[in-house]
Amino acid sequence: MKPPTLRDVANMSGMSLATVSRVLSGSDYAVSEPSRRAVLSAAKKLRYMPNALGKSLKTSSTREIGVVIPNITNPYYALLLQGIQDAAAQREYHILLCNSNRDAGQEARDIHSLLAKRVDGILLASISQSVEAVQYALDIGCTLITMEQELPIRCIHVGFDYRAGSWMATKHLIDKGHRRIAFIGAPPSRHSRQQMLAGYRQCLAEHALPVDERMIQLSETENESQSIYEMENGAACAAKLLENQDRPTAFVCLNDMTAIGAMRALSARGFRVPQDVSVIGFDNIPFCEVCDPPLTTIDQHAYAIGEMSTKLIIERIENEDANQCSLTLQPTLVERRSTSSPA
Amino acid sequence: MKPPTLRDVANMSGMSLATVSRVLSGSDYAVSEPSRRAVLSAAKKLRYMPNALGKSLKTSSTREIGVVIPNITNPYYALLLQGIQDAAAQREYHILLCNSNRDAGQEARDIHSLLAKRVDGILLASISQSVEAVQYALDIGCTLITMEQELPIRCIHVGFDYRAGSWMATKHLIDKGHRRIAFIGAPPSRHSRQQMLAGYRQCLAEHALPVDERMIQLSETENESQSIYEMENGAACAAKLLENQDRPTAFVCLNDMTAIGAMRALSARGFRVPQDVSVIGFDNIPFCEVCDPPLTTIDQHAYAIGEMSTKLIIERIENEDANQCSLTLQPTLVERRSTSSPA
DNA sequence: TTGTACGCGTTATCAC
DNA sequence: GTGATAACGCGTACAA
Repeated sequence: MKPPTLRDVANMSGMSLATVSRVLSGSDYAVSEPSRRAVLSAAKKLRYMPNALGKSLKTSSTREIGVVIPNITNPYYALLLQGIQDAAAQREYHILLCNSNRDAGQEARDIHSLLAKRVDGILLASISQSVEAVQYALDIGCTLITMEQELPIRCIHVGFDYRAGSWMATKHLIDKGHRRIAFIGAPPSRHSRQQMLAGYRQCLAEHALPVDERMIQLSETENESQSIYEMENGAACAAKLLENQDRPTAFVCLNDMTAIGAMRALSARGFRVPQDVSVIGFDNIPFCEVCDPPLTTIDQHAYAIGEMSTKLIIERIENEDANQCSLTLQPTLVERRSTSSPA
Repeated sequence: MKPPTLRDVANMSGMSLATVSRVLSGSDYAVSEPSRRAVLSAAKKLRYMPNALGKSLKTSSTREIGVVIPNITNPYYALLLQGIQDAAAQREYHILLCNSNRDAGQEARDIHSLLAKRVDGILLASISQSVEAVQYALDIGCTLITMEQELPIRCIHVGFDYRAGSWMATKHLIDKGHRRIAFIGAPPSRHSRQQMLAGYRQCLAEHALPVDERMIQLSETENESQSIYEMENGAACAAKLLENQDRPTAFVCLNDMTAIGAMRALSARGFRVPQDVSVIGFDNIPFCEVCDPPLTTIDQHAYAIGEMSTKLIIERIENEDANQCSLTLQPTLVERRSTSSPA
């Protein structure tokens, strides 16, 4: 019933615990061929499987990486996690997954649990700006990398240039010939959103286009970052913009779901995308290529962020004094069919 | 640098290891109030955090549940995982996540890793029919529950009644007055798909409708269960069906992405959904309420499956001889706007 | 080349 | 009420 231990293998093979361990743990310690075979055969017979707890306790290494993200249901985080998983699996690390559910308290508790489990490292996509738990992790020598959202603390960070992203989106529309370009979003409560708004403004300014504040439509309330709410918000904001006297000919959207909502509102009112109004999203979730029309968007490289973060943290775990640096991924424009020149 | 241990707390507080453990592990063993306070204050000062490895080694309980699923990027599994997470968090269990990437070998390796880590239980959404690894897990006394796909082995299982699901979908269309109802899908290589086809056939038969084999369109090749392929397949199958002399007035689809692809093909050819052709999906992924028109579908209760499996496995872990049973969730029809009576 | 013995951090059993 | 001490399963320094 209970899994066999090293001792069981030792007894069965007639070898000592030490010898058995040396063979089975893949140590390069010299063991005679007959002994080795005896051990191996006994192990196989017993279907021996090393107990990672004992091993970890001894070596203080778990080959586990703790991951804290707000919500796997969000396709952005699903992609991020996929990147993490793939990179981790390749190096034979395992993932201890925590879902903060956008709750700062839960996030802090998760970090503590992970530390208690002595994970080798923590990958954190934080939704709070509170640093306590993170600081503690760093203090006791746990390597921790923040992804996406940056924290006011000295710590390796793999981020994304939101400002450049919305700048690029705006530029794309300007290049197509648009002049009345609206921005649809949510309150600038997060740093990333402030950056996006800034990038939009900057790009207009650089092209000597006036920033009309009525062209900036943000939801009053924080939407729950649930697809359905984001979409409804996109629709609502678009609807308002269409009431304007000189309505915009193009929308820059906070994210893809918002853009899809906007497109829905547009077509419901008889506007065609992109002939009448161009729409550009932000994220590049898998659904973009599948909506109608396929959505032009800014790729946030969620998968790459997960992948790079993981490679970075493993590097750091295995080589304490590798020189490490934060990095910021740059956006990419993915042009599909929701944008074109204005009529 | 290294986290403090029980011994550190003992030294600082002047108490013995035993006493410290009794206080800090929340044992109900009697400890005098002064001692308790001394321990607590020392622990706080040192920011003591119990080492779960030591604890687990001693108690042979990790409060970890291993989860093996094919692919988190798939919204169905994302939802399943969310259900698992929520239920686990509520009971303070943690999730060790493995992504089999639809690779049977990887799946077996994952199970072995999880066993080595001495997880308290394993939740498996298998893609293979190979039983070896699962059998081993069961042999050494690890509680394991299979979700979705059933395995040829005696083992607790939380499943879904696929046959009833497609029966229900077909019935819905018949009730609306449809008589020429097509089925769009993929090869019946998996048990669930065979069941779906059977449900469709059975329902037609029960209503004295002939089963026209030309009305059953399956992709020749196994599509990779990637959204984009499923959608293309849906579109391709729909296109073929529309060439028929007496084309169908309604489609039952293998899953939601296939249905969306079918709708796309329909509208590209000038057919309106649902006025000209009704379409019903299967899964109820979040995107259904967001497509155009919102997709009528069969809810597979992915979240509930995850949630129930987790509750079940925790029950089993904590109460060895609780009497346990497998269970099969029943489908629910979610009527939106992609189905109506034929013209 | 092999074996003995200790320690990783914890809980639990037994004396006192 | 408290404190030694023996496990849990493993790796490894040291002795043989």
